[in-house]
Amino acid sequence: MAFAELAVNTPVLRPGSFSYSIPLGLEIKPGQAVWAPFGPKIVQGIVLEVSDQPAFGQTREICGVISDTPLLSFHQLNLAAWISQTYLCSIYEALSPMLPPSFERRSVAYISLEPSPLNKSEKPPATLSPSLQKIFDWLQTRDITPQTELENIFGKKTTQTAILKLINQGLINRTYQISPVRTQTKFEKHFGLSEQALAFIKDQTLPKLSPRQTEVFECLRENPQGISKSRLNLLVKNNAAILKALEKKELILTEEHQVFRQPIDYSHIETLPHLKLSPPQEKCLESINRSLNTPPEDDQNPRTFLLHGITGSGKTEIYLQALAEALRLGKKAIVLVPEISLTPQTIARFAGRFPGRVAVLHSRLSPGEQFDEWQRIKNGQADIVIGPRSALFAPLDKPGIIIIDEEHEWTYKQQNPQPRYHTRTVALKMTEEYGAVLVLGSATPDIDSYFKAQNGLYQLLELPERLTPYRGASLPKTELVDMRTELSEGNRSIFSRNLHASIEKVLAKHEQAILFINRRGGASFIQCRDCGYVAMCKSCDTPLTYHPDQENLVCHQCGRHYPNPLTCPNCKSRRIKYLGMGTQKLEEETGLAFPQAKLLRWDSDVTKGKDSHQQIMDKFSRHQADILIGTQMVAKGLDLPGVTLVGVINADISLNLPDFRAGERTFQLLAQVAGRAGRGLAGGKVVIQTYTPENYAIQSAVCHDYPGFYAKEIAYRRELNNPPFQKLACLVFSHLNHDFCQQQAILLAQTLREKADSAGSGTLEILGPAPAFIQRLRGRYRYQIILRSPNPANFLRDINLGQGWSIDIDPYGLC
DNA sequence: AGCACGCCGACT
DNA sequence: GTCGGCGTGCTC
Repeated sequence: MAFAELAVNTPVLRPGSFSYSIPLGLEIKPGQAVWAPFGPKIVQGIVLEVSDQPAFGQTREICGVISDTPLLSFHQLNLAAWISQTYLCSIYEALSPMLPPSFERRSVAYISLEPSPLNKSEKPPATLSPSLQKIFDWLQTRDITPQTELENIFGKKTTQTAILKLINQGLINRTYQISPVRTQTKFEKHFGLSEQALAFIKDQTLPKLSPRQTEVFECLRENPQGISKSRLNLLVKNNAAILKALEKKELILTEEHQVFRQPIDYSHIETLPHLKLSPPQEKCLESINRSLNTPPEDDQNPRTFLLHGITGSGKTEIYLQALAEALRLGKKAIVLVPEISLTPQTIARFAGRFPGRVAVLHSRLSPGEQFDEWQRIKNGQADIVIGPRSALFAPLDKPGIIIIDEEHEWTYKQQNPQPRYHTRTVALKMTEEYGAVLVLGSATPDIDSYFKAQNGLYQLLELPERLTPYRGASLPKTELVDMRTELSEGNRSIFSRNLHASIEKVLAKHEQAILFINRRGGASFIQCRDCGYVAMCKSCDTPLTYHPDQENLVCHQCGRHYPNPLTCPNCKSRRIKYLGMGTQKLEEETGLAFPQAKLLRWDSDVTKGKDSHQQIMDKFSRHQADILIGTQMVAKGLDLPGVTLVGVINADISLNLPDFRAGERTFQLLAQVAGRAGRGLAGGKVVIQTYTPENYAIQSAVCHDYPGFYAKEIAYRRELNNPPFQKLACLVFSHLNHDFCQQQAILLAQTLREKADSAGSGTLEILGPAPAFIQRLRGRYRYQIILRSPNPANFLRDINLGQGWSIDIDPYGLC
């Protein structure tokens, strides 16, 4: 008898696996996906291990296989175990990003009437309460109903209790069905000549064909390996009847061939040779290539590189040539970019250098494209995978090089759901495991990365110069405006006199400007002038943001919409004031101040579509607008030579957040924004408006001084025991009841402190409990406890947190 | 996620 | 006394 340890797709609060017996005659290998019974349902499971001894006494049998061959390699299973240990999540959660797109299928509950007539006569409906009767009556009009449909009609809670009662009374049945397959392999008809036809040709005994039949026949003859239906349609229109006739004469063979839905459209992509490297680029590439050519066990140097080069210094070309070297050595590669830069442009640059060898994986592709790209990678048909953080888990067989572009970007840290991993951390683990090379590139490296480079854990590669395709372009001049002075000198506008004049100048010269603000929407909150009422989200206790284009109020935490009140709901006053500033409000104000300018707004509200980023960029680079107004998005990786002015409306917004990385974030943001200007002929200028011009992050950003910023920041981190000197873990408890929530947090903090004392964990700090930064979300109150120690995960690993707790190891941003 | 079980306060 | 709501623990 054989047994299998499974990771099952169910939200279990347990890191371990579940034991099942393998039915006779079924061959099961680690990494394979199977169906397994779990409680009343059937769930998906991944085989972790096969043995002849179960780890648990009473095993149930595996129902059957989902895939005949393993979906995950031995390495991937190991990596998943490591992720589960490091980030304290279940094994299934840890391996879920490695599974093929559209893999997940769940047991869905269906309700049907109990068929036995006995029950109907024995149980008079009169004994049912009115709400039960209502649901029971409704069910009698139907054969079988999905439970979710009932929940939608009668409400979730009501339905669930009613169903339970009706089942207990034997009036209804609940059965589970597995949701249907969402994406399948796509096939297309493929035509070729039959053996008989070939014989006829050889013997010259071809039967007489009509002119159109001859046309099709000749097409097939010219394509000895056959021709797909879609291609034949292009060559011969309306060919259905002709094909049928030829088929009847047994002259053609029809086969079903798999076609891969391809997101990269090579017809528009130019194949390009390598560019000539500058001497500093050459030096960087040499270092990387040296590691690629050295077996890991012989390599004396760290195999992780931090490529520190300012915007426009040619990092991408180094990536491309390092990739070429890796491919030459027969290695495979993963290239990770922030979601925002996954534009067709970026992909074309990689695909154009390595035609046919690149696969893309990201969520904006259709499910079919994602599915096929994953299969192509798994089949070994692609050597380079490019995508956002999740592409790290593409089914490549042992990548030899992993490149993380803009490595400081916060999108590399997964927030929700589990696994809450950091791409850099997992990539580092992978490259160690595979003996691969890791390249981290950034103009403003993460403090942690630079710290490691300074301490010799990474090789630091510097690209000090900006490559300037346009003569005379250099780093832009940056001017700081103290908004306190503006106010005291009577300027109450959102534009300082400097910024106002600069915009006028740009418009007069028909150049372009970008205005940057850190918040989308209109007013950041609306307040009644008479009673001070502020409109809040009912389930998040967060001020609502006014969106003028939809004429309503939106909660930026849960997305809920509210009507825009004309009178104060509290005191009925009509004096409602819109305060604060977002992208939409800025757009409005800019329109008023510069009525002659054409404006374009770029934030997540206008970029829902597949290519919307690209469309906005195209529009702006064709100079169909003079001023681009946006959030972070405008700061990231665009080449816009027409831009000669960048204005930062309020640099302080990100600075004043209660997060130890606020300074780092502000510096990165300002440095990136500043990098946008002056990429073209006319040089450029950046105007930063702030109420705290003396702040070190703002000062360093103005001087384009990364080392200066790093020195200050690392000193603060050391002083306050923050990462990279210690590691953090954030525990959040959320609950509908505020007092209960607080109590639980206090309770756990106590338990943790006791455990820390008894274990003698001298360097472990337990901070809190305190209300989380997001105090209330979707109706649930939230309290947090922060742990700070060299390795908080080790301390937390064997503590059983109850349900309602979530763990974030190495959190980024506010929880 | 479901489901059972046990505890508590609110009713007939 | 019983019912319903809610918290907790279990599912191989």
